[in-house]
Amino acid sequence: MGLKFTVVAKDEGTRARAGILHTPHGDVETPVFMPVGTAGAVKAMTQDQLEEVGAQIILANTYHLCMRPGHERVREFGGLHRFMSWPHPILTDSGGFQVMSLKGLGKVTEDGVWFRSHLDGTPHFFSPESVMEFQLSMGADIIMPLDECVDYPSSHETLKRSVRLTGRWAERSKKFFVENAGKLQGGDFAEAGNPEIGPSLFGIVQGGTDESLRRESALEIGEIGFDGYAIGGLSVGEPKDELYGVTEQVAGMLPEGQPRYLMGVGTPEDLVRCVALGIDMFDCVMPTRNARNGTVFTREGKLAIKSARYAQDSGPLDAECGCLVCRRYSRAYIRHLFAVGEISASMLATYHNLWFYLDMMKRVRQAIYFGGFGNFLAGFLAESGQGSRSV
RNA sequence: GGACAGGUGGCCGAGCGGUCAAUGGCAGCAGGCUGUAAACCUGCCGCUCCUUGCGAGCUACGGGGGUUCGAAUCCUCCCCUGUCCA
Repeated sequence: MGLKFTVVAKDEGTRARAGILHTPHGDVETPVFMPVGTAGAVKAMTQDQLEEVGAQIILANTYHLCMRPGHERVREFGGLHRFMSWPHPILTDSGGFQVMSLKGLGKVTEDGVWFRSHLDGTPHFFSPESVMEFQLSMGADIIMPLDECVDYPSSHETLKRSVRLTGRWAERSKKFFVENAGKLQGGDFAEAGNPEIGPSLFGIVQGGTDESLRRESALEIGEIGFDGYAIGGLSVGEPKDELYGVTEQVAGMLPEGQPRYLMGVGTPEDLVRCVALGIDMFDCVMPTRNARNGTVFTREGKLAIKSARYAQDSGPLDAECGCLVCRRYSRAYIRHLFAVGEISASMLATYHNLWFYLDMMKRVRQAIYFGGFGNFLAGFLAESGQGSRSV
């Protein structure tokens, strides 16, 4: 298996740690936030801009890439990195989240998931094995097994069934990966930065907010053995204390020496709090989607930039932000761009939000390196007004 | 000067006797977005009041007058706009 993970610093007062994730396409400093580029594109951003804002690794999605342009085409092109001209690490998600988000179009069976394409209605079958093959052939650095992500709230029976199914699928995924990774490997690994490292496979813990099912899932997934461990099925509508509680519980059960990935989370506050619980990796559509919808993140909380109260505001989105958008453009102008429907509104807001997230994670890492994470956490929560105040 | 067609809430535009404070769309305002079917979605959008309710009152479908139990809707005169003919 691929990936190596080196823990380089641990916080004394919390479970936070800083480390380095060694992947074929380079090293990633953790804790890390991974911008979401579902269809092989972080919406409203160019790859140059992703590098500018400090993205180390991005996420893409198996289901969406299989719909368009198709994993075969990506493979023929030389892999996803070459296709999208992104030479840095890529993690691909399996499509497990689409089991939930596209549930009206999907049908889960023991063998896998049938999806009717959300684009043209054609049926597509995803099995644990085929999902491994698709991700390997596209040349992703970190791949995820097919899992079943369920809604909140779900009944105990539903959760139990999804945990057990996800466990059986994890077993199949691991087996297939071990037996076939070498021969199915696509992409441009030969010319990647760390050619000696192969792709890696993470396991996904499910179980909703049920403590006993989470324990069962964590034990089972850990027993199978993966390069890293993800906590799935959270931030699907559960209360915050459940999010933090489950994260704390599961993170505490996962191996110390391997990366922990909290899937789909979250707000700036969620990230900082969950770093304190021992999480190393995050992804979330929030900074990019909210940006396009007119919400920007600042050190003082969320800001609805479309609001009339910024029509004459000559200040930057965030007074303390060093990003190019904040150095050049006013709130009034960006609000105007939203008002007139300019595409640059989405671009500038996305650039700022990703900068904000990635800069925050950089400061988190610094704090862990230099022993000030406890203070950072306290200061962050005080400053952000629990992360939800509007300014 | 004549013949048609029209004048509806900030704008466009339905309605053509009661269930109309009046469908839609746009603009405006507010809110929501957590492994992206999302540059999306939801709510509000005449005025006032309150026990915030399929609430009450007021004002409103160019203007005046009329028919009718009841008119944005029918009649009549006037004003205005567009197209065509002189």
